[in-house]
Amino acid sequence: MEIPEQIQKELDELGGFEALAGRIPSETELEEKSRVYHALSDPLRLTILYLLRDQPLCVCVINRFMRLAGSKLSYHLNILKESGLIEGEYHGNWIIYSITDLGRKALK
Amino acid sequence: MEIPEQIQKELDELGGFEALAGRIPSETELEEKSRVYHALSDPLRLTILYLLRDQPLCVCVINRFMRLAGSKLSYHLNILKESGLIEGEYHGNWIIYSITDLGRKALK
DNA sequence: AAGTTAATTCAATAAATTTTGAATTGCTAT
DNA sequence: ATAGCAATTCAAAATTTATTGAATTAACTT
Repeated sequence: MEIPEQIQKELDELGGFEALAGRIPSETELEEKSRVYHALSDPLRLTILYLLRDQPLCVCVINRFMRLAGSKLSYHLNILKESGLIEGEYHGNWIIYSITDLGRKALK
Repeated sequence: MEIPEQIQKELDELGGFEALAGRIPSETELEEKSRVYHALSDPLRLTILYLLRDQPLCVCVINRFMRLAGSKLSYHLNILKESGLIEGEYHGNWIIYSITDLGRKALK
């Protein structure tokens, strides 16, 4: 015997082994999804996301809360930005970060 | 000047800096969340999750699809299991893995 | 209890991510 | 154009995560 009987049966009912492939997203989609999940996979980054949930904040306020080395905070902000969960833009001397729709959705 | 005016104003309207803390989940919650997100942050692991979405499968069928070194597949199965996204149990000679409610929710 | 198949565990190595501190960039004001 | 503050970038070091192949465990069969 090679595959448990029950499993083989269920597999057949759903179109057999070949049909399995059709239900898996493309390599590109999987990579994009995992990039977003990776961005969410760190307590510091989740904290930043929660901080931004109710209002945009400058890096200075974020860090008054987080108390990290500036370069460290930048590193994590960049990962969140690259994955599309937040966005930031200069206003005068400061960069103001806001959560995106994708970011908000992730916190639901 | 220390904080941009507009940011300070919005912050005050929402209860000031102190109130920010109250909106952040506890350290424990953040760690648990990031553990789940970490489990989801890899294309191989996402593939496994999608494979299990419609029916439980033995490791042998999963790997007929994935074609990985057995130890490598086990490693990733274990991460999914530890984070509560899948569960597995022996049936005869085989271990049958199924997606959990949490896992299913993650694929929505 | 010895043999067989399925799958996991382990220890070593390889690869990717994170942290750190110094140097730099972007913007404003003098 | 220079000075000053906010924030980022960079390269090196530290840490974590993933891969590999060999050894082991678990369950079944004879």
